Formats: sequence, structure tokens, C-alpha cells
Amino acid sequence: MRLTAKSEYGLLAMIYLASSSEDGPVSAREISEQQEIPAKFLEQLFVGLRQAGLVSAVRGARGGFALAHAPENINVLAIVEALEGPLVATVCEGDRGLTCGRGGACAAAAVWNRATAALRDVFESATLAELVTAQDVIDSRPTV
Amino acid sequence: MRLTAKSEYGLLAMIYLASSSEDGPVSAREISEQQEIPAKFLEQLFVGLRQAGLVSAVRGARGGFALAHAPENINVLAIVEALEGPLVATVCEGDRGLTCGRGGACAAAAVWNRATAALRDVFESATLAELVTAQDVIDSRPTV
DNA sequence: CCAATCCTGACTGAAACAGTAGTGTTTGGT
DNA sequence: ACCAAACACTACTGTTTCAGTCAGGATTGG
Repeated sequence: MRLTAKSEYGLLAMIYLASSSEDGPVSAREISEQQEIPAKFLEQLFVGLRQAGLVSAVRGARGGFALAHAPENINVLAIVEALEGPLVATVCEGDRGLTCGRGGACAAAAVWNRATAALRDVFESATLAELVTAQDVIDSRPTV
Repeated sequence: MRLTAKSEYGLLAMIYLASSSEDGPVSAREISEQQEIPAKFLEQLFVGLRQAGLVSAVRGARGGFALAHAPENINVLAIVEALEGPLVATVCEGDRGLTCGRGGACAAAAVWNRATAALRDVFESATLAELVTAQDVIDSRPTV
């Protein structure tokens, strides 16, 4: 339930990958420069994205990263969870979940669970393909 | 967009207040003991709740706290914002909001905004009255 | 008067965040 | 064969936030 710079950078990187993967893999350095993301930090993010099976890596000179699936089949939830860990309520879990309220459940937990579900729904229904399209529209329209 | 123990404790305290405010104000010490919340920490939370106009305080001996409004008119969003500050997207704001994407807007921001809106909606539609009712149901049903 | 209670501010240990640094490994190009 | 470009891995660090504590002051019922 906590979103950090990892998600922000990671999503930007994935959008960039999705929109510029016509000719071979894209290097982390290029993404770093184009999206203004610290290079070494971005490298770490790709570790998570690769382990989650979202991107494939090509090592060596002229290497880089590419999406492992079609943009339509990659949603934001997968990216966020690859970088931040499972999306769960940060409150009312672990030991507290057993003690709050008298007995085994508390009304507060229901709210946190609803909140988590709502977040999950938003992230799950947002695909990379959609975001690339949206970004293209933004880019084609001159700044006001 | 970041929920901490403040919200957890604060909501538990408010639910407790709502369900046991028949005879005068309730002391922070009682809530602390009944809900297993560190006493001094709880006191700090009440500062925020009072400043937000959610509870009224009675000083001196036999003093304590009481809801400032009817439970039907207090929602979780108000409580959370009183304790954690405004509920905004923690990513893609401030300076970054102006630079990510080329020009003035990025597709990523749209997702974070949708997420924030979804959270806000959940918290806004959950009232204290509802939670008290839910808690009563839980309590009346013996633990399995 | 005094004990209970709220009020205020400073302080602290631990964890998380946001990187940085250094080194290794793989591979295309020459 | 060599070198530079690129990914891979580990460790380290300064800053901030979290969660809670500590010490005292102000107010009021009995």
C-alpha cells in the first residue's frame, strides 16, 4: 500500500520500453538519460522486473532490455508488485490483525481491505498498451 | 497515499469513542488500555483529531474526548487526513510532475491519480456509524 | 489542595528510502 | 585477441520517516 520512487521510475521505464522497442533491445543507459532516472538505480529496478518475468535482458555490447510480453498483457499491478512487493494493506496485518477488535476481526480491517482491493483494481485494469497510447496523445498535442 | 499506524490506531480509537460515548467523555487512558494503543502515542493522535474538529476534548479530572459530530457524519477519509495529512499521490508530484513525459503531463500520472481517487472514494464512503454497526455484529457473533 | 486528565515540545532508536560505488560477467565489433 | 559496451551482483551511505518515549505544563473535579 505504499508507492515509492521505484514504481514511478519503473513505470516510466516500462512505458518507454513499450514505445521504443522496434529495433532490438533498449539499453538501461538510454532509458536513464531519456527519462532522467539515476542510472544505477534504474539497473536495480530492472533486476526486479526481470525476475518477475516482465522484461527480458540481453547482455553484452548492444544489449539491453525488451518487454517479455505484449504491452496489452502487462498491467501496472504486475510492475508495481515486481518493484515493491505484494500489494497488501500496510495497516492491520500481521499480529495486529489478530488482536484488534475483541476476538479475531475488527471493523477497521474491512476498510483497509476495501482500500487495497480498490487500488488493486485500478492497477490491474491499467495496461501498458493503454498508457503508451495515452502518452502518444499527450506528446502529439503541443504544450499549452 | 501512505497509511501508517496512525491511521490504524486513530480509526480504532474513533470507533471505540463512537460506541462508548453515552455517559460523558472517554479518557485517552481508557482507550489506550482497551484498544492496546501506546498511551502517549494516542495522545498525539488526538491532537490531530481535535485540530481537525473531529473530536472535542474536556480537560481536567473526569475529562476525556467525545465525537464532535454524529457518527453518520464522520467518514474515514476525514480521520486519515487528520492524522496523515492530505491524501495525495506520493509519486509523480512536485517537481517531477512537471518534467516526466516531455512537456507537462505523463501517462503514468494518470494512473496514480486514478489510484488516489479510488482510495479517496473508499475512505469517503465509509462512515463511523457503519463501522460501529459492523463491529457490533462481529462482537455479537462468538469467535469460531 | 491534589490527582486525574489533557496539552506541548523535544527527543530517540530503528527502519525504509533513494540513491552511490565498486566489481564482475557477457558479448558485439575490430 | 582485445576492448568497450552493456547487464549482474554486492555492499555501502546519507537522509527521512516511523513509532514511540520522555519530561514537563495547564486545567479542573472532588
